[in-house]
Amino acid sequence: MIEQNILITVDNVIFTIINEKLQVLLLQRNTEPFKGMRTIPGGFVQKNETLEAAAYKKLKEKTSIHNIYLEQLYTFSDLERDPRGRVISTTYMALVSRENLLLKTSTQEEIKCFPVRTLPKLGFDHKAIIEYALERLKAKLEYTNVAQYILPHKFTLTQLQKVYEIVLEKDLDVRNFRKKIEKLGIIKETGEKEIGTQYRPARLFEFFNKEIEIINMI
Amino acid sequence: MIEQNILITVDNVIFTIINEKLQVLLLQRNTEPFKGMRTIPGGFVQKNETLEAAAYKKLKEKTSIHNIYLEQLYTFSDLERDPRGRVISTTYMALVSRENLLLKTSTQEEIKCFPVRTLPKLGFDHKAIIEYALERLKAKLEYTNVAQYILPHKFTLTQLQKVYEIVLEKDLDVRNFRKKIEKLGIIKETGEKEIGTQYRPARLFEFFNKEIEIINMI
DNA sequence: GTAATAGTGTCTTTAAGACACTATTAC
DNA sequence: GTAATAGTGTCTTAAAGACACTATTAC
Repeated sequence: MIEQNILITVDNVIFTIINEKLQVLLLQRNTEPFKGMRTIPGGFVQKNETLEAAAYKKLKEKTSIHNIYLEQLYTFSDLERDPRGRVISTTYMALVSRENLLLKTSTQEEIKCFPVRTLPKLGFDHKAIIEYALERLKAKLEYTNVAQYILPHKFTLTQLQKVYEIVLEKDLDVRNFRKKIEKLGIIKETGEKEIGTQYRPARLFEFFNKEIEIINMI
Repeated sequence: MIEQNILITVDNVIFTIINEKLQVLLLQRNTEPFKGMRTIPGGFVQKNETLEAAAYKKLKEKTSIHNIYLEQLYTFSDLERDPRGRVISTTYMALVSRENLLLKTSTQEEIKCFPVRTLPKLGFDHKAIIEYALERLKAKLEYTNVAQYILPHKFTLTQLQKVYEIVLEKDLDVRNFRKKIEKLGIIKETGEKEIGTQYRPARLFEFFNKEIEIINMI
């Protein structure tokens, strides 16, 4: 066959909510190009693995992630996107609850989450990739049950509403939100309540279905 | 850098409506593998072109296409998808009106449109790619003004409604459809009417905006 | 009892859906 | 006038949105 000399990578935009903010996991580069800047985790695809398998592998190299949602976003192919040569990148969005995102400490690279609305300086075209991912996340929250992957397995109605308010950057009416969720019939009471709260503990709920469903949520 | 030996192609799912059916442009393969089967048009990406540029180039190799809509769909990377070696493919969906789709005659390969609901035997994973594209098209019709790219520049309300009925495979109420479209304010009368019809000629409309807008259409 | 969040219902407005007849044109 | 498609309005039903107070708990 032909000689093409194009390299392919995968890059992961990993979203979670920490301190009531939507955050993205970033590494600090300690080599050129873009030394000192931050990047999303990624790397080259091996010849004997699918893009999705490569994306999972890269996730696990930097984090210990359980119960994660992963979805392909877009393949970026600008000629100048990597100064080292012709590299196209297929990007993935990962959603994970704070509890399930355990950063591996590394002497090599600093790994840290940053609020997506106040990102530090990013290498390559990773700013554009994160912006693309954010748009996808907002859309998916509106028409699927994917919010469950940003929440703990058992969550309160307030927590669920907060996911929407934080990601969509708009306040929702408590009564209307709960009325809508109840009518959708996608979550059930666990019978348990929060513990260790300072004030009245809320009921804990869980989703009926872990599969992604197309539902008009908002 | 590294030696990867993965090749990258683009493949285009080109949709149009002919004879009140949603159709896809297919080529007949005259070499192995999948000799005699049909495939969607595509080919290898050059080192100095983006994926999108490659997709446009492949479109123009087989057709003369004006006023086309092109959108990246998904990157397919199964290990066994091409028996000749490791090839990943970034796929695109193209929408074009029948008037603007002019097939180039070729002695090499037969080029023909087939109804998407009764496809012939397809090579590679192209059946899965077309199915993916069809789902995307249905979704985009519902929440954008992209239908205009399947229509002539000037079209009747009946033609617009037919695009929806044919792609979504469901009948719509004439009055409710027109009420909705009117309220959206996305099209305007041209002042012209159909000519050469056997019966009462309908008014011709055009879209205000050629850019893709997010609108709840249906 | 105080502080703080959890939890609940009604009314209004807007959008969606069901439904059938008249208008215009070519022939 | 006939054949065929174009074009139009009302009523009903469902969903979305605005809005404020009581309940429960830890301390």
